[in-house]
Amino acid sequence: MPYSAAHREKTRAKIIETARILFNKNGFQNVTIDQVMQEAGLTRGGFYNHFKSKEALFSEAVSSFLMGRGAVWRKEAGIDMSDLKPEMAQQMVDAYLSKDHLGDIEGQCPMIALPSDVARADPDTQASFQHLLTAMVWLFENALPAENENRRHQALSAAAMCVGGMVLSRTLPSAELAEEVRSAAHQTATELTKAHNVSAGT
Amino acid sequence: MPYSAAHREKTRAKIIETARILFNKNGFQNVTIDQVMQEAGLTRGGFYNHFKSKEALFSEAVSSFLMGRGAVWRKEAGIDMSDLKPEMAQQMVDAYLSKDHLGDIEGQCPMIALPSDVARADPDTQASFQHLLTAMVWLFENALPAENENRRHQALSAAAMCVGGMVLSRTLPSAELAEEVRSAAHQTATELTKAHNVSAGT
DNA sequence: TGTACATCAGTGAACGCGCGTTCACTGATGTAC
DNA sequence: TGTACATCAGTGAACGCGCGTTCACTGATGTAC
Repeated sequence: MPYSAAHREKTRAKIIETARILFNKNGFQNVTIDQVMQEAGLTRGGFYNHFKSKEALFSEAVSSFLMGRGAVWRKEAGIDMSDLKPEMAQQMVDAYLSKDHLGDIEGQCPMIALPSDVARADPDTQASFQHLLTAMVWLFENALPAENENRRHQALSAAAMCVGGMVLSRTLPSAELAEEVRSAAHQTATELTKAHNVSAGT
Repeated sequence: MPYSAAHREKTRAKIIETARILFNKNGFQNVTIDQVMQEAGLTRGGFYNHFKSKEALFSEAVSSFLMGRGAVWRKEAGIDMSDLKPEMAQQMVDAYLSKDHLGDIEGQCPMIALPSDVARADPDTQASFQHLLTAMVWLFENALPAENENRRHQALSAAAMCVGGMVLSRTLPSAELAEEVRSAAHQTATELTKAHNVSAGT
């Protein structure tokens, strides 16, 4: 056995992380395999030792966010999915709809950076995207008291508000308007994470 | 003067409308000029008689929505921007977050179909995108009574909810989850268009 | 009214480049002895 | 402990295709006379 078993895995992970950042910055089509491999310190040809195709890499890159960069991000925000507390919903809203997150192109959630790319990607990639949303909704839902019979509605709406606010904010050329949208979305998302929210009533 | 003055303009409009539909379906990069021209009943070479570049066409296509397909769409929804009435906010929410709109890939609002494409496009295209949002926010804002001091916040949030709900719904592979998101976003957006909304309070 | 002409929208072949993918080869490394 | 070997991660040249853009040409049409 040449090369340690870990070596292959490490290289693979390095390629995925490099790709994730590049895709986030430039989108699926504007990133070349050459570019990814070069930035990962490798050469073009080796790519197919690790991945079936560029699409497969994209899928891995989107998928890697949840337990990779996203985990770091959650930790910084004080969120621990395995020890959920009610206040973590607010922490998520604060972090997700923050200026920092908006400006952090490289570390941004793929739901913000790549929605139309994923909408046209293969089912694997879309499944990864869905996992991201599911995790977010799960957090919002379970941070609310079980007695709140609207909690799923609130959770789904809060997630839509987080993503919608950020997608718009990121695309608007006017910094003022972008900030207005972000701030309004933040405020409304905050209300939606509160235990007894009047506006979400059936 | 060969050809009537109107002829040139008609051809140009035909190219833009064909392009708008194709971009909506496949995204900026997955549409070729060949494809657009062919579908418009013309040949490749003529394209540059009408547009400077593919990017310029994209900008025109996004820009055309507001007064083109979008106007038809508003009319169908009973919305008249030049004779705004309070109930039109609800009509907008109903139409925008409808199943019909979700399934209408060709006629869909570009804010839903092309957000990441526009985020990486040139300033002209982004300005067109911003006009779409501005118009939507304007409608929500002015449909609310002037005394409501939170009306701009509500309007911005309603717009973010409309776009966020639809972007997510369109990308999720699970039809059930997509429907849950759409329905929750619809409900919350509805609340946000009401005259006295508690949850949007400062 | 009819005809020659000038204009320019439209044609289609060609260019040039970039990129995803393939492939024969190399050489670093762990293992057997 | 040292050395020959087998493996396979990594290399880099080449392939083939597609697409944005250019360009010399064509021919339909409105106008002048």
